[in-house]
Amino acid sequence: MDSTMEDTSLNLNLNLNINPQTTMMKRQGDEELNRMSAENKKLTEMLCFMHENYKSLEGKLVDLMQKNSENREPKLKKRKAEDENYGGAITNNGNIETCSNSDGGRSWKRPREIRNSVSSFCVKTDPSDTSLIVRDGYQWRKYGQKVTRDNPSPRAYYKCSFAPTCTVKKKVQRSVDDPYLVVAIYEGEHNHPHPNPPDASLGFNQGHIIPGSISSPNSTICSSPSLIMDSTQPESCTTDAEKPISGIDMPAFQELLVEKMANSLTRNHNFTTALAAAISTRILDHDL
DNA sequence: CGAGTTTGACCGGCGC
DNA sequence: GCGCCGGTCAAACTCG
Repeated sequence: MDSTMEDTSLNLNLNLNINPQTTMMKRQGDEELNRMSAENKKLTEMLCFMHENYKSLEGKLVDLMQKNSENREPKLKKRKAEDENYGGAITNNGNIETCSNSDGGRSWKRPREIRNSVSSFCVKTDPSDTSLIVRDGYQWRKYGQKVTRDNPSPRAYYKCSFAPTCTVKKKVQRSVDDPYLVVAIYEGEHNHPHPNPPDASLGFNQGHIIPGSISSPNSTICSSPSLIMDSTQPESCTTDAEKPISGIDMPAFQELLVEKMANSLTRNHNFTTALAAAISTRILDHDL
């Protein structure tokens, strides 16, 4: 590597001695570098500004959600167990409770309210697509469909059929607020390897997977389109107010943001050309 | 013919 | 206790 660099600078030096226009090129390179530095500074400022905006909006949203939950307290009492789980306040610690034999009907089959791990995804799809299929690479078997009260679009119920012992379930329903969004709620964790990982570049459904933590299936908060993020909420005893908003992991979010920016910059031909020119100028500078 | 889907019925939790 | 509602079951059906 070092020897290659030396060779390059040697060649550039030779060119410098031969080409009388090099000084002009150097000046142009410097100008380009300065321009790029200024642009970089501007972008950094914009990023800071956006981050500040995001922070303030996040605060406002938390306030709003707290107010809403206070206002709707009587309603939230209904379906208590469900709301606790969907709201992220999962206190189940993953323990499977045995059901009482004294219960009649089908209760011997499976305890109803087992949700040791709940996560959700928003998938951007065509509103005309009524299939409610979220391609996440796993194998699912549909066992039911139901129209719920607060959403005119039906909710589909799936069980993982890849392994007979796998008890993971998912519910898929189109968002009532945004017909372009399909909300997939996963319950439980797979006890088998991923059979067929999805193409992350396409998203699960050739759409955009948007992370969303939920307080109810129909109030999914989505952000940062095109980002693929696992919003799995581990066992937690925190309340909604204490939880980080939308289940977004900030370091991971920033990492993804940097990755995105790096990707778009490397794809930009003008940028790479300018960068190459700037670097070669610097090397020239150094050798002089 | 087997695997997956559809759909009406049923069950249990919860609020009133 | 009753009614509403979400979740699940299972027979019938579809499809490859």
